[in-house]
Amino acid sequence: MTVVSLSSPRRAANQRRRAPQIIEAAARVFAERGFHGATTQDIADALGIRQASLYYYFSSKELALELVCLKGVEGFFEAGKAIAAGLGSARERLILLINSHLSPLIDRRDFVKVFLNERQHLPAESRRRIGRWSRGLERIFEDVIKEGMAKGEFRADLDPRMATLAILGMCNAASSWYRKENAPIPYIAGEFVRLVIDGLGKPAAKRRPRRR
Amino acid sequence: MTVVSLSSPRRAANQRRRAPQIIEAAARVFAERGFHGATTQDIADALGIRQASLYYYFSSKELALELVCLKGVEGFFEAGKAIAAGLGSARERLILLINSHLSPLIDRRDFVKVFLNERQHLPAESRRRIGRWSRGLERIFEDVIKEGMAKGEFRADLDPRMATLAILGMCNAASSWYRKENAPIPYIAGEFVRLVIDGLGKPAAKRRPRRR
DNA sequence: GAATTTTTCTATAGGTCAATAGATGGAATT
DNA sequence: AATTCCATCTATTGACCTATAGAAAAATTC
Repeated sequence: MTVVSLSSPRRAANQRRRAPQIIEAAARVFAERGFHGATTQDIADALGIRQASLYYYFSSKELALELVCLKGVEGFFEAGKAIAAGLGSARERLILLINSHLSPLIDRRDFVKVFLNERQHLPAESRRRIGRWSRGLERIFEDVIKEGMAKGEFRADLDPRMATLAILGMCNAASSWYRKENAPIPYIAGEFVRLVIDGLGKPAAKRRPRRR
Repeated sequence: MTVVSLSSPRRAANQRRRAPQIIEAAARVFAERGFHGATTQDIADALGIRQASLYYYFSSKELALELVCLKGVEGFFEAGKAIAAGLGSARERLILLINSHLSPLIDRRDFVKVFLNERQHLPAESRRRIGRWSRGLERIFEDVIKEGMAKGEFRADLDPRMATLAILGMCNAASSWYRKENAPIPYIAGEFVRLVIDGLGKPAAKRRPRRR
């Protein structure tokens, strides 16, 4: 009775094998020209297939955007939540958060870029859904900063909201210049961390020894 | 011979009186929907005139974008150059630069936003021209930071390029959230300055008295 | 108030693009 | 070998959008 009866046992598993490639091409094209500036023809050209053939993989251009955006955020939020809830001082967790926030640029630059720049063009419902993830991520950063302030690790006279927006703005901007500059992500993350924690200015008292 | 002969002395000065309004409407619409996502009909609707009437003010949608972008950068570069060449320590000038970079958001938010997000869609020539201005501005920040490092005002172990990109990313991102958050620009600038100069972390030695 | 100039309008041409329908060829399955 | 399934193709529709042409209206000047 509990037998589900797979009507065709040796079936499926083959369906839409190229789907990941198709979405990656869409990501590349959307990243380069923007959602509305890109045509489905552009995506097809990038793949060497006909425009109409794309519709075997997605039912609308907007859905393609949604799939790209999803790959652009997926992981971000989960990873952030794990770090925020994990061990370590607020300072240590903030460092991990910044690293984790930048690392998807290594292998998913186009997806991240599209998520950041084009999500506003998603249809209302998916935009709201994805917006919730974004706000969740802001929240994670903000809570860690607040905790650091409460525990005396960070200065107490900060506006944690402004600090959050500053840090995220800084990190997110990297998606647009990471290609041109040739600095590896871990290096960028390291510089950002030092800037965020210690700032540009020399400490008033004697210079502390620097790591590395 | 040198008489230019103004054929109609009491002439001109009336032409295209509404041009600034038209461009402002374009800025608003481009900021909201993006260049390719916006139609000339949208702009006309925002003004309460007919779509074709816009072409009395600009000869193509792309030219409208260029006019908006120009208003988005104009002043930025000049003001930055004056500050960089002016008096004061590197630290003081960096503070002025950050303030000056954020202040256009007060009365030209849409123009700045369009410049930042849509300039990629300008036709090749004007894109290059405007790109030169952008790079000039990066240069100004970078030079002040380098000077501060050389003079011992800033830490010497910074990567000035990374610091520049971090600061500009942080400031530019404000154009996208300034509307939602309700913090006044001078307040935002103040918070950013403290973060950039001193960082989040408490100084290792005893706490210095904070301004304000 | 007639003439001229400026601004806006109607109408439409011409192009581009997303999306659908149905055919075709090849691979896997029986 | 026949059948079923997967992927891509050709052809086309219908909507939308920029830009032009020329008429009408409103404002300004003489």
